[in-house]
Amino acid sequence: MPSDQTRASILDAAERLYAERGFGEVTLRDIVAAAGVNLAAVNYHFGSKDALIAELFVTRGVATNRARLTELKEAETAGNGRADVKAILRALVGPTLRGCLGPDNQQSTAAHFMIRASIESVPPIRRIKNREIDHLRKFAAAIRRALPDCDDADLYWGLHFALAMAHQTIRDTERLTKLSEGKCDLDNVEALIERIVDACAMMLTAANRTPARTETASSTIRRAEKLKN
Amino acid sequence: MPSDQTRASILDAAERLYAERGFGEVTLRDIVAAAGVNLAAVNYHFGSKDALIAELFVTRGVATNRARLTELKEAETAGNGRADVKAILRALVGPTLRGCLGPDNQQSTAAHFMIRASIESVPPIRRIKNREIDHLRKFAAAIRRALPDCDDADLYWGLHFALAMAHQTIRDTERLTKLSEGKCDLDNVEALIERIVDACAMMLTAANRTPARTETASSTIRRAEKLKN
DNA sequence: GTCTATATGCAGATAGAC
DNA sequence: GTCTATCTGCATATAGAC
Repeated sequence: MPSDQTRASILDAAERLYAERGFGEVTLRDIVAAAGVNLAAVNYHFGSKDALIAELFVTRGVATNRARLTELKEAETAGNGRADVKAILRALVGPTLRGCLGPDNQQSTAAHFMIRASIESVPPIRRIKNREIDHLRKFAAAIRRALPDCDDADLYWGLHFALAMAHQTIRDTERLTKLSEGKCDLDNVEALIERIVDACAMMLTAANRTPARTETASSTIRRAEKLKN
Repeated sequence: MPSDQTRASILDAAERLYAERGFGEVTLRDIVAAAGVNLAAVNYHFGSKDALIAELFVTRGVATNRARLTELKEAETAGNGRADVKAILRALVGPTLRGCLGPDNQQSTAAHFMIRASIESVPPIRRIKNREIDHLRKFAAAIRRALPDCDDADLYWGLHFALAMAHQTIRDTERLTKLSEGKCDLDNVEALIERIVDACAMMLTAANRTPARTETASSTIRRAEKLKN
C-alpha cells in the first residue's frame, strides 16, 4: 500500500469519526481500526493526535470557505459588484446548512467536522481559529457595499446572528423538534436558509432605515438607563 | 468539619472549575485541590464524577429556570395575564445574558455552568436535558397568549432563534469582538438583550402579519422549488 | 513505510486504617 | 466521615524489528 493511501485513509476515518462522536470520544485506536491501518502509522504520518486534528481543521476549513466564497462571487457578479443582502447571507449560511441538514447525498463530512470543531474547541483548533475572522471580513465588506448606510456595529451583529442561528440549529436539532412536536421542519433546508436569511436581512435593513433604527436605539437606551437605577 | 460543609465545598469548586475550563479539562483531583478536601470524598458523597456533574446540572438548572420564570410571571401580571412579546423574550434570554456577560457583581457561576453544560453535552447531562423542553413550553404558551394568530412553527422558531442568538453570543464573544474591532459592545448587556429581543419580536410579528408572512412563505417555496431542479 | 511490543502517564474508583 | 495508598484501565507516544 503506497504511503499516501495510508495517510488518506487516516484522514478520512478521523474526519468521519470525529464529526460523528466528537474529539473526546474517539481514540487513535478507533481511528486506525476504521482506517484499517496500524496504530503507529498515525504518529509516523502526523506526529501527534493534535497535529492530525489541526491538519483536518485546516484542510476541511478551506473546503467550507471555498464553497461560501463561490456563492458570494456569484452573487456579486450577478449584481454587477454589489450583491443583494439576502444573497450574501445565503452564501454565508447556505453551504454549511446544506452540508449538515440537507438530503443525505448533499451532506458533507467536511461540514459536519467543522461544526464539531466549533463545538469542542480543543487546543489544536483554538490556535488556528483566527483565520476565520479574515474570511468573515469578506462578507462584511460585501454587506457594506450592499448597504452603504448601515451602521458598522449593526452589520457585524447581523453576520454574527446569522451564524448563530445556523450553527445552533445544526447543533441542537433535537430540542426544537421535540419542543415543536415536529411542527418545525428541519428537513426542508432551503426553507430554513430563507428563514434565517429573511430574519437577518430584516435586522440589517431595519437598522438601516433611520426612523426604525432611532426608535430601537432610543428604546434600548431608555431601558438600559432604567435598569441602572 | 461537618459533612455538609465538605459536600458544599466540592459542589462550589466543581461548578466554578467546570464553568471556567470545561468538563474535559478538569479532573477530580483539580476539584478536591480547589475545595480543600480529600480525593476520596467525591466518591463518598456523590458516587462518581458523572453523578457529581448531574447533581450540579439539576440544582443549577433549577436556579436559572427560576430566574426566568420570575421575570415571566412579572410580565404576565403586568399585562393582566397577557404579557408583551418583548417582555416574554426578555424573561427568556435576560437572566442568562446578565449572568454571563453583565458586570462582574451580577454574574453567576450558575449561569456560566449552564452554558458550559450546553456546550459540552457530556453523557450525564444529556440524560437529564429533557426537562428543558417543559420549561420552554411555558414560554411558548405565553407567546401564544400574546400573539394568538401566530403560526405554531413560527412561534417555536422564534424561541429557538432567541436562545441561539443569546447562547452563541455568550459562547463566542471573542470572534465578534475581533471581527468588529470593538465596535460591537459586549459589555452593554442591556443593549444586547434589547437587540436580541427586538430582532425576535420582529420575526414573530412579521410572521404574524398575514401579507408579509404569505410573501415570505411563497418566496421561500419559490426558491426551494427552483433549487430542486 | 509498516508492524509488534511496550513505555509512560493520568484518569476514576476503591480498600481499609483511623 | 475522612484520610492514605493503591488498583485498574485506557490513552498517547515511541523503540526497534522487519
